Amino acid sequence: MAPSESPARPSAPRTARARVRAQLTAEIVDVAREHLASSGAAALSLRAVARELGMVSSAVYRYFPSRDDLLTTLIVEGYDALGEAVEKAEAAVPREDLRGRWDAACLAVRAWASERPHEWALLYGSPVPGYSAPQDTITPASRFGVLMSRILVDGLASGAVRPPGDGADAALHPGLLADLGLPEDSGIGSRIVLAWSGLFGAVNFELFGHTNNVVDDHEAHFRLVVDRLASEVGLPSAP
Amino acid sequence: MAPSESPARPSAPRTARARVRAQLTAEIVDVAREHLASSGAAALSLRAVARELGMVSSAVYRYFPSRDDLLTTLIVEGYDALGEAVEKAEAAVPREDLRGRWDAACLAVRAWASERPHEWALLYGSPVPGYSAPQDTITPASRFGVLMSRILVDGLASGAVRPPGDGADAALHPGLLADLGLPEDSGIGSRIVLAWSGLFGAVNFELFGHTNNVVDDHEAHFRLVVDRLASEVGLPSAP
DNA sequence: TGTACATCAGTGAACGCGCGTTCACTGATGTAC
DNA sequence: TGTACATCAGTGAACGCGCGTTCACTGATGTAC
Repeated sequence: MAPSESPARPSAPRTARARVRAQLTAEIVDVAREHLASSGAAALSLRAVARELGMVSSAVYRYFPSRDDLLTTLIVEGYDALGEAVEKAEAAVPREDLRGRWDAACLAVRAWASERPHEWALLYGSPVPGYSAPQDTITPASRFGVLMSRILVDGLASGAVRPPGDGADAALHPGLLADLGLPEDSGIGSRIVLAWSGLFGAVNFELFGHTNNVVDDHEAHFRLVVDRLASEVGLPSAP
Repeated sequence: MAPSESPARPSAPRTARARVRAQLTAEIVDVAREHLASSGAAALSLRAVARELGMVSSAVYRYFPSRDDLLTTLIVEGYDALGEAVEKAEAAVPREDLRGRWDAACLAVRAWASERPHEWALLYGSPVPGYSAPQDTITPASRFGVLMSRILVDGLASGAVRPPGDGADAALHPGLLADLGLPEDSGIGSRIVLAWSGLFGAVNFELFGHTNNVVDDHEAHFRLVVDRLASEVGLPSAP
């Protein structure tokens, strides 16, 4: 996240200069996010951001070595913001209400995306041309999958969820199940990935307009998707 | 599809000039598609296309009134090419093998997308900024959904498929079920939409890299997705 | 506590680029009589 | 069949735009002794 090669930034900057720097860095990111929200990633320009902040375009290079670094920061912060919104919504539901936790998480995804369609598109739309995601984005990007897994780990522990028991998990990345605390080769890992892509696919379709003239009540339809995906991973289906 | 406001183009152009015009129009689209394939939609430039064809940039305006019109043509032809590939694959399976038809159609989607990731991204990735899809794209875009529906209409007719029987279809666009030949309020329409967005979401996730470090054997995982979605719409699940 | 030096933020000009689109024009092709 | 006129394709120059990035420089802030 830190743009320059300066040593790991201390949480509370000591000098006045460092404080100003941290704040201005944040301001640049904020303005960039606003531009992103109104015009999309392809149109995001360092010069426009600088202009809005009343500084000359070259000054931004004191904070971000290139446009791509600024984009990376936006992506990382985007994943984190989405993850946080979802985790917060899920945390508000009693632990034993697995299906409630699932619903809360899924609905939070859609709500977050609807409020910031361009930011969502930056994360889950077409890859930005010429830009390749660095390592920094991996962990924040996985927060949703991790959360889904936690719900199911709880369900398996309490016996509320029974794993499918086929060998479908063989297609998954080795080590993934262990990292998530899921049983090996139970088939549940694949179901989670399926639910993840299915859920995000439904959000994509709605946001990008593919369900125009197909779905009228988007929220009701999304609730059905959430219900069907819940049943797919072994959570109780609630009509 | 016809770029200019000329009267509905006859299938076989009469004059030499008209023949040359039709061919050059097609060449422009072909080159544009190649550029799209290598650099993505945002980087598609009229000037670059003209350069490659050895003509001056302004000459392209004899064929397409603007860059957006060229994009529209690419989108429409993209939907049509995808639809055709899928329909062809599905048509090769005996009519009574519903699950085989389903699999063929789904796998054809993934195959088509893998071969032309940028073209896929143009259709199903982030909307192109500043571009809004005109009416012309609606029909070609719906070909896949129509095909899915036909399989299920056949299944319902033969009794091989039993509709879910809940009221989920109330969320759909009025008239849609009738257009597709599906029964009203049986819940099957919603399942088809769900399967459609779920399938395309899975392709998106794979192509856009979200399943890196998550899925290793992408084809096997995709087959699972196809199987689970089949079962969701009431087709037999085949391990 | 005061001075000398090093670090850093921001400036302003410039480089070099490519883009979409318009316009007046030339020369070739097609059409009507 | 031949001529007169209209249509059309392609040219070349131009308009006006914005972009990312580099660089030498000034002046302010921080640091070491």
